[in-house]
Amino acid sequence: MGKTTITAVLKRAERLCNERSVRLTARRKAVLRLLCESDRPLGAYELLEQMRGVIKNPAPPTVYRALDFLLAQGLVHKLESLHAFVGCAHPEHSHASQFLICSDCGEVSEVEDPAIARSLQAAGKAAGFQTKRPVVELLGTCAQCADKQP
Amino acid sequence: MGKTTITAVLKRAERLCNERSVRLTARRKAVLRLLCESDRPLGAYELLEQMRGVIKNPAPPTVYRALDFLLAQGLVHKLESLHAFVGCAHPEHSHASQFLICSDCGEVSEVEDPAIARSLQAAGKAAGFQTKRPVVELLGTCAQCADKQP
DNA sequence: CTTGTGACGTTATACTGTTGCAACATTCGC
DNA sequence: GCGAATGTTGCAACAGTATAACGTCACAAG
Repeated sequence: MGKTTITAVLKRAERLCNERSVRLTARRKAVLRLLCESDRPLGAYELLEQMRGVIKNPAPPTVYRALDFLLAQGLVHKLESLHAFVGCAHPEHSHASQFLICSDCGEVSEVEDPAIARSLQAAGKAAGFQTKRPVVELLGTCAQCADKQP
Repeated sequence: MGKTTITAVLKRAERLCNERSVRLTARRKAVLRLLCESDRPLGAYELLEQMRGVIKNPAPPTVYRALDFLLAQGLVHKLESLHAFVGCAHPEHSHASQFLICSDCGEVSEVEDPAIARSLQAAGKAAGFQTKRPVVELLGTCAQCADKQP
């Protein structure tokens, strides 16, 4: 995420949390910032390592609690297939995003495809199923890596 | 899975492995059978426990290796959001299935919705992305549980 | 025969995530 | 202000998930 984008996202996060009357504390903000600054998903223990530079003596619950909060507020996403987390670039929208995950370079791009959302919703409805959290992660090869290895 | 279905699935698994010249050994078959017999997804360590009744002294690698094999052959699926595994009811088809996972009762149903597959494929293509393994898991409430709690 | 390959045993360890309790802070009603 | 209720954090231990490393064995190809 670009530097200006990061500050924008953090500002938006603050505003959202104010509106919702929940507290974006220093620890939580630090985790969000670290995720935004990273160009790839970070595991909880990677975050933990990087937190050492920010707060004094972080333990696993420190980062997991912050992540729980940020997930609940839709400010970050969890990539189930990687056991890792990414900052959400557009936290205002719905929570129906999908992820393209390149197994070669580790690049992850978040997309919000209405056609996918529609088809998922239709399938759920057909089965009488109420979807609370859709997990859609496409593992494969991104365009750049596909070019490199023909 | 019903009893007759299980034997059918196991037979098909044997045939498939023969065709592919890979070996469906006793351990692998045992894991596949346990997964098919279960009415819900099983974690690796649950499988490990149940393996004690089948082979002598199973260790984690025993079950993980069997699972790796079965996954590679498309005979079982991994549910990333649950860290659990299920037997595949129709291993002949494509590997583009989706899962409806009820958070209340734990029931999981596997569906193969062509509309979803198409929309995923289209989204990947638009981004120049080659999907190798799609992970689509809808977490929510199944019809029965929704009825119980209005 | 011997050599290569795949399957398996065994031990240990790494990685991921949670529980439980005490201390502290913040908010809100009074 | 004061106190209770609620939410946040520190801390220690632990539970659950997955892999590494290395040796052995069986079997089939050369």
